[in-house]
Amino acid sequence: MARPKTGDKRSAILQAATVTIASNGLGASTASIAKAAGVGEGSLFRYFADKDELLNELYRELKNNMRHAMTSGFPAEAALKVRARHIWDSYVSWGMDSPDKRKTMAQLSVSDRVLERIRQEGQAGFDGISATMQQIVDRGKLCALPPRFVNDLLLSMAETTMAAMANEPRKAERYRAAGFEAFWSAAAKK
Amino acid sequence: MARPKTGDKRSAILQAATVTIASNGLGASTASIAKAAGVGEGSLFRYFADKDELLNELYRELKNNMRHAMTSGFPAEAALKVRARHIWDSYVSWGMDSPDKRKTMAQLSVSDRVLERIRQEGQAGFDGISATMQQIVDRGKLCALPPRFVNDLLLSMAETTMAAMANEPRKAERYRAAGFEAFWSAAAKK
Amino acid sequence: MARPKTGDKRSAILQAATVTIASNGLGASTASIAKAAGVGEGSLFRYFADKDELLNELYRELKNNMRHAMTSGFPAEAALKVRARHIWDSYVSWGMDSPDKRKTMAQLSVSDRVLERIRQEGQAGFDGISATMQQIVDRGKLCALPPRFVNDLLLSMAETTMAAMANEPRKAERYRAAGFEAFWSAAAKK
Amino acid sequence: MARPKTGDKRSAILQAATVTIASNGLGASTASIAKAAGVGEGSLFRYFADKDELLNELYRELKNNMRHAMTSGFPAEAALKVRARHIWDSYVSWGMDSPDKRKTMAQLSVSDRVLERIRQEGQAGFDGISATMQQIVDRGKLCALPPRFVNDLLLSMAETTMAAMANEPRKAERYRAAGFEAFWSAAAKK
DNA sequence: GATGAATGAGGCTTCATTCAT
DNA sequence: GATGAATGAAGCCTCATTCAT
Repeated sequence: MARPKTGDKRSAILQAATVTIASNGLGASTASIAKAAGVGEGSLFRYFADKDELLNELYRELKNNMRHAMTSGFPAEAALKVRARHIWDSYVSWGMDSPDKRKTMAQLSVSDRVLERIRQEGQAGFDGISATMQQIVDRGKLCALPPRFVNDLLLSMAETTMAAMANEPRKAERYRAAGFEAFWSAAAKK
Repeated sequence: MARPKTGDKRSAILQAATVTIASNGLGASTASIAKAAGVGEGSLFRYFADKDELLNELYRELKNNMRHAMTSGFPAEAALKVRARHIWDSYVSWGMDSPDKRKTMAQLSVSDRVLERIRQEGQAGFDGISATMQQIVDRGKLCALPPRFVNDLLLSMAETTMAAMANEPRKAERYRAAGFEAFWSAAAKK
Repeated sequence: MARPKTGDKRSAILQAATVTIASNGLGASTASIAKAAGVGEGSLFRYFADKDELLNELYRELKNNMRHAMTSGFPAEAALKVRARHIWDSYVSWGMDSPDKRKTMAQLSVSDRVLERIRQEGQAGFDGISATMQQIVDRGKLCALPPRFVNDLLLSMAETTMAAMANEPRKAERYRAAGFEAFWSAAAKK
Repeated sequence: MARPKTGDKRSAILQAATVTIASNGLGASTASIAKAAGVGEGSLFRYFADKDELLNELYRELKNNMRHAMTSGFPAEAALKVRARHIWDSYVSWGMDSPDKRKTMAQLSVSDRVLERIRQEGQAGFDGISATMQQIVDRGKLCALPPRFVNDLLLSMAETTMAAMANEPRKAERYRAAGFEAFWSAAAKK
């Protein structure tokens, strides 16, 4: 029996990629990622066929991670605004707790090296959240529009909020609350 | 592209860079940009010391271009919401009329190759707009926060709106209007 | 390919190497050969110290195989031309029956990774055949030259003949016969 | 005006490739070829898009070179055997005068990296020679077969002859003559 | 001033080989 | 003994930048 492929190494590479890409962009070299992971240059390619596959898997990983952060503890039975606030808070917390993940995710979201197929798979599993979004839309001002739009609006407003939070950490909580209220005003029924 | 008149080479390079980067990302080679500009590979470096300078100048150029689009015809005396709507509309129009500029701007905005100094210079000159933003803040729900935050909120909401417009061109105008109302609800006094 | 019985691994590797090299050239990776043999990547190196040794052993194996095909049933007592024809036919049959062996042999014959020592060992054991060659030389037009030359002439003429046969299968037998007559005319007494 | 692309450099690369491939096979690295040519690694790719293109151009070059050697001074009006002998001699001389060209040509002829299209282009321009081959076929023993076959036969017999000449330089001329007689006996009318 | 030929550093990827299991 | 995970050297190729013309 050969040495088993340690799941650790795969994770180490993905984590190293997150950090390295966060600070150097998608142009970060595979060599630098491997080095950051404490792994030989060639080893990276045992786990990922090529750089594009690494990028796609990283997207999937981060999306999963984000989904977990947002889904766990979701108060499915609570009032609409409470649920919305949970979505907002859990997303912002995820982003602020791991700025590298957030930055890297931002780059991947914009890159055309992430396949459409992977993107769509990434949408799955946000069930409670999607349902909530749908309700916000249905009962809100934007009822004529696809929930996707509201969802994206939330993400981009949260992004802006996080940037402000990162910039002025002392006012972080104020931004977080204000950002949510802005979103809620934008989307919910008058 | 034909060989541009001598004095226009700089402009030709910037324009070619806009197009080329829009479709190939910031990794677009200087050679490909020069070629698209109808200019020799080496000539590019007579106008820009290196690629980073080109990128920074391009940022400045696009920001100027955007400023011009948003500033000209600005109804400085109109009611607040009218002015806000003008800001929104002119920004969205700028982005939808020249998708290459918008895409390239998006890449530059996120890249750390654009110096902070240049970014800040780019803020200048949006006078009427800044004043309007200030008023929106002062008179609105977000009065405790810096106008910069509201400004960024507008930009990111408009960005999301433009993405939706580009995705479903038939509903474009509906998105544009809905996006603005969302922003206005988010920022203005109840 | 299923996992071969333990004792057969060596053979499985050699056979897999024949097939793989025939279609991918000597650059075929050891990993691909191992895989084709249904054997672990590392196992290959338990049977062959390194790739060069594999190549040399493969040369030896194919040469042995070819010798067997040409030697068995050799009509040692028949007339000279009959024996010559048997040499020709058995060589051509060997090559046409197993194109992979022929192609791989062609690559190995030309490669400098096969040691001169191995090449020479490969000559041995063609006893009846060598004797026949000697007679062709002695009694023929080329009597002043070493039998090795005539032997090589036969091989290369047969090679050319096989290429033509492979190219136009319908005329295969015509080529086979014509090729031999050409050789016989070239080498035998007027 | 930029520095003109010196035809010399292209030639230097092709020549270096000839030498390097002759001794290291088609696996010779582009770096080693560039170095042998006294040229930067990257420069090679200004003259040839990739290694395959280099190989194809090299094939063309060598074929042209060979054609020139065989065509110039061709005694178009002479007797058939005289013309055949000229073909034989000029081909053998070409091969013996430049063993590197011969070895490299041999590798290229066998490689599937040389495109069929290039191969066919290479056939062109051997007019006097093709005509002569046709006559040898028409008037000879192999009249039922395509001239291509006789042509290939000549080449392979000459190849074998050259190998012998190279092996025993002192008997070189004897081999050259004997080889031709063998060919003539094989192909011409009794 | 304009050009594009020249280049080496660096990027991605493959591969023969080693060795822990 | 068998395996395949691990690896770094080496291969092909790209590219920003320099500089001869």
